[in-house]
Amino acid sequence: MDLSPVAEDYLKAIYYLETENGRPVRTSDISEALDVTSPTVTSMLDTLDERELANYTPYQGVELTDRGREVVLQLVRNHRLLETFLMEYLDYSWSAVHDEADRLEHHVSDEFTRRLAAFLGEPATDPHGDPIPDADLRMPDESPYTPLTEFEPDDRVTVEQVPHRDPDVREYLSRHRIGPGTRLVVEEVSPIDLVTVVPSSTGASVALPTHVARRIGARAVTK
Amino acid sequence: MDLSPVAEDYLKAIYYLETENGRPVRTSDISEALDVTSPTVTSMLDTLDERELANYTPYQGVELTDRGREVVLQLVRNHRLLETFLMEYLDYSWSAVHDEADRLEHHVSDEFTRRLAAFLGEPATDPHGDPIPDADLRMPDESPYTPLTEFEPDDRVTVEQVPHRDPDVREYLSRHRIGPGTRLVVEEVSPIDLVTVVPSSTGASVALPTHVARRIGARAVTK
DNA sequence: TGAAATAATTAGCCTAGTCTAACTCTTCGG
DNA sequence: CCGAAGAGTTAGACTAGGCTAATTATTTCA
Repeated sequence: MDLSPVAEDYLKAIYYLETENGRPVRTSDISEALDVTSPTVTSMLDTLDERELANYTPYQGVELTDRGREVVLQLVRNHRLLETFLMEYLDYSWSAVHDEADRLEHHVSDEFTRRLAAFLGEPATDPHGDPIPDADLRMPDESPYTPLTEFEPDDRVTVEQVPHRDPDVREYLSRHRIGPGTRLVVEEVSPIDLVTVVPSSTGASVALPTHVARRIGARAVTK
Repeated sequence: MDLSPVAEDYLKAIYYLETENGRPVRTSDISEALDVTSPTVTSMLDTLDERELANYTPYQGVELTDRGREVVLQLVRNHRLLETFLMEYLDYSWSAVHDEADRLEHHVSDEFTRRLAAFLGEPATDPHGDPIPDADLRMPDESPYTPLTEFEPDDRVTVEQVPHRDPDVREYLSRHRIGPGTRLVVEEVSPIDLVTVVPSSTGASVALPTHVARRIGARAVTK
């Protein structure tokens, strides 16, 4: 194996694009996600295909092989355990952990991750509410949280899961005091791609585009 | 700044060679320490000189600038705090921490290190007994331990500081159960570059070449 | 002190990962 | 169903960090 952090980032990008977009991953998707030009992507896809980490058909798209998916799941495990440690023991804020974990995930050994998991008590989810793959890289069952888009006006909920990989989304939510544990009331779920909510801590109405609200997981407060 | 891990490793090597060998650091010293060929060293020395991290005079040798030394002290701080964390919280053995810390030291942010130091209680030394530079990169006073070579036969001592950067030395000491906290009796300090000691845990005599014994720091047990 | 031995540098090549410019598929609209 | 438009690939160049082979400094010692 012995993969460069750069190659690992391409595999991660393919992994997330596969699940998020639901369609074959195209060169331009990756080039946009990683902010590199498309010829650069093409040449890396050749490499990943050769190493049997991805199946790449020129002009047609790319998908991960089982081996490629394994590499990504180990990275996801590293990342989410690191985030848990950073928040619980080093007092990082939920919006600050991502960048640190994104760098370190490539450099910790499997041994480190095993020991860190034991130290943290083998957690099944990270502080953003995302599931942590176990030592055999099995992803726990889908999170039991409900997307914010599924609630009705006046529902009172607790936020359990927040999207945080996009720095702009992260900054916006953080600025409006929406994070794991936030209590809020759903104000409106509009068909024009907008959800408005009122965090109880601020009382100020916050507008969320549907693509963001859909990725906020919450639990109804049975008041 | 924004230095590659590779460039950082060259700076570290120069730092240690400066203090250990006491003479101007030569190309071949570095090439041996890092296991690269000498032309490779020459070209990196050009780069470091250009970046004002080292003063390099062709054919004459190289020494760190203040900026170069600062970079190294930050790495040393990262390294020793990481080792402390790995041993105290993740149950790594003293002989196993080095490699993990050596990789991670290049990738943790200053913010991470600040927070880790706070979490660990701002320790002044690491578990090998080596001093940890403070947040302003000042190295604490020299360690108060006495080199094993300064003791006399029959002296009873506790080991406080062990050399651990060389894997062979590390393996040897570890195999003979000599580590931080080990109690032992000095058997002989021979003029032919040999010190023999008897750890009380095993009772078996262990021979140490002077260059190793000189770097083992110990404290007399006032029995 | 001068030649041999040793150390260091220069020259030139390689790979990974990046870019721009130019060319070639695919796809979609008329 | 064919020709732009747009997406993707190929060609060729660049940088960092390696290497080997050849050349040049320095040092040592007879």
